Amino acid sequence: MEPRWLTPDQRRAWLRVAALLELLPAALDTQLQRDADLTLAGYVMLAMLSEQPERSLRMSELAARSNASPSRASHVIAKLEKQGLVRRERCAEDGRGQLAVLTDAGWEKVVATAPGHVQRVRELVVDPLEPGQLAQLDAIVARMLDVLDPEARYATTALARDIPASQG
Amino acid sequence: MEPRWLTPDQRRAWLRVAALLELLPAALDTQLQRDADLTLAGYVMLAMLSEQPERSLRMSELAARSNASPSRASHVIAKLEKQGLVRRERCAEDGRGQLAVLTDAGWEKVVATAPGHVQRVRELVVDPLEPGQLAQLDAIVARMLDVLDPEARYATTALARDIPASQG
DNA sequence: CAGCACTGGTTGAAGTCTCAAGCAACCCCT
DNA sequence: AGGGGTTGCTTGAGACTTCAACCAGTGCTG
Repeated sequence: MEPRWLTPDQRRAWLRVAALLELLPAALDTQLQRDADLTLAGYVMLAMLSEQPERSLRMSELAARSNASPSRASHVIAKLEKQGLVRRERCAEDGRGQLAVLTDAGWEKVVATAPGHVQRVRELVVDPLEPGQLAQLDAIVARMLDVLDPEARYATTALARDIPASQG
Repeated sequence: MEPRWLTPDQRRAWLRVAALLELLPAALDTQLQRDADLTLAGYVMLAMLSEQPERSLRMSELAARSNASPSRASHVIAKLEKQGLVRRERCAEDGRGQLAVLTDAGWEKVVATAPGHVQRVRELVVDPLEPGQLAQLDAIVARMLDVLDPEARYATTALARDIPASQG
């Protein structure tokens, strides 16, 4: 069976997206590493915790919102715990569960780090676009996520839930 | 100074993009790992080589087209060489340079693997979009890449070179 | 209650990527 | 010709991620 290749337009768009997939996370990682000694994954988890009223989340929920596997979440939180930014508690309702809790130091870290991170996101993602393009992007990516994560196991679910806030 | 946070719309779009940044590479990696015992990075490099008339590229050029650092390219090619898919030659015009050359086995690997990979890209990126959205995506990502890679050191250059595009 | 499957989370080893250092060939200048 | 700086690439160590066990607690079934 003859495989269906991409048309030149499709190919060009895909190559650009592929470049974005490498360069954008790398750029954000670099900024966080330099300014806050944090991994992008580590920062994201701290940020997710900081948005909760109790500043805590179940490991599984944290993993989902960070688009990470349970294993990755476990390793990342272990490192943040060693840095004193997070601590773990056994979960009351379910003895198997663990609660990742932001420490005061962790909260301070987020407060200190978030502006620089948001600034970089703005520079790289928001500001380059013309009015209207952000909404286009949102719609396009939403469609891709429908296929990538049809069960909405990952961050998508957090969107539906949290949107009212302007930033936690 | 009061930091400028993201508006709810901006935040929603960004969270979706962040999810895409994790899930899309992971999905492609999974497919390649399962069907071809290849890393996404490894496959990309093989594919780049396969598109050259001589089936070879300078390491630096290969790294650029794969959006990888020189170091990463070196490690990945080292592994592909161990697998017999690529070999290295000293470069004739410049004694410091190395040429990564696709072996026959490497060529066969690409031929066998490409259809399944392209199929997956199609499923995840091309097919979910409505007519017109692909062009929008291309334009949007192009703007981001202008900021991420202003010198056009990475894959962008390959686009300008290989594709007489319909878009500025 | 015992048995059994499943869920939530962790662990360690193996693989991948990054970072800084290093080596060799090239270039330029005298 | 012969330094000194630069470029092209590699290397090894350390950090991060993945994968496949694994353990403990839960919940269902009988």
